[in-house]
Amino acid sequence: MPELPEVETVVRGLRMLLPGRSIVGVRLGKTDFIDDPASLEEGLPGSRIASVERLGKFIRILLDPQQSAAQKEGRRNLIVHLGMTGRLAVRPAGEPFPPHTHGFFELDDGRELRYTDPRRFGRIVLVPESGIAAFGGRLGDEPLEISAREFQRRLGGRRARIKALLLDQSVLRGVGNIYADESLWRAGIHPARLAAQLSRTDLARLRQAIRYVLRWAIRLGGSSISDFVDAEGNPGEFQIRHRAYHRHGKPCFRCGTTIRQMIVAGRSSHFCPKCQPPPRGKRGGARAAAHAKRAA
DNA sequence: AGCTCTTCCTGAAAGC
DNA sequence: TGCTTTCAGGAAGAGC
Repeated sequence: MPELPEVETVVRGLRMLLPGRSIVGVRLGKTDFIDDPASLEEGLPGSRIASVERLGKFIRILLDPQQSAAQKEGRRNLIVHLGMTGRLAVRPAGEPFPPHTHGFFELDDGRELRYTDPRRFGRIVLVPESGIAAFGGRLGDEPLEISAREFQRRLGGRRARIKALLLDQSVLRGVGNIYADESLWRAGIHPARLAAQLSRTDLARLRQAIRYVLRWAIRLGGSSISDFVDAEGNPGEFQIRHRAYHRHGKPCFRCGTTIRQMIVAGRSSHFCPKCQPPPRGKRGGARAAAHAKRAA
């Protein structure tokens, strides 16, 4: 599933291909994951792609209005979220396309930007430039840019489980299930621990772990599971570097203990029970401990 | 505030 | 072998 490193990989690819190109036509298949399909089909042709950026897990394609005149709309942003199985690729217009390709954005150089998404958990929205600040405002900080102090402030003291906070896009933008598990493993923190129980050192270590893991994953072109590929169709290589994610039943790279899996924050979570000690009192954690205390 | 459950959707994997 | 069932999972919304 595309998370920050995968989206960054796609964005870097698109950045080589799209800026300067104009959209000359739009064809859509199924549109139930597109906010306003008609406005894409009618409003996009003629606009010129100015830039491609990443906003957390969102891809932001900035469009200059059509030269002609007619509409005096300002700049707009084609915002794409890949969901779980979304893919964006730039291919020659005549080339056969894979099943579940629901968006075709024809370019002025004979190629087209294609959106493919079997499960359609993705999202495509057109946001006017004037609305982009509000859009970004709903997202938390960039994990690669957040300072140690700010990280401490955003997460420290929260009563939620640390895993839930890492996945919360309004806290940090871009971290998903894979990189949450990988970062927690690296930092030696159990996913079910409450953020408020973590020490300053724990949080500092976690921030560093997140930075390390994300940067490494970006360098390797992301993780290819659920067949992720970049803008040119190449798979990433970080999946072979996973230390925790989907490794339940296998030995921990650090201590050899068997990696376990449990549901935390409604998500399947993978961790080493030895390197990442559970919140006080083995299974049950703080909740069971509080329960026992009350009963006693 | 934060947790759990549900919904969306399809293909892969497990079950029989 | 082949059909049926279950499940995963990002995000949002409901209900507790």
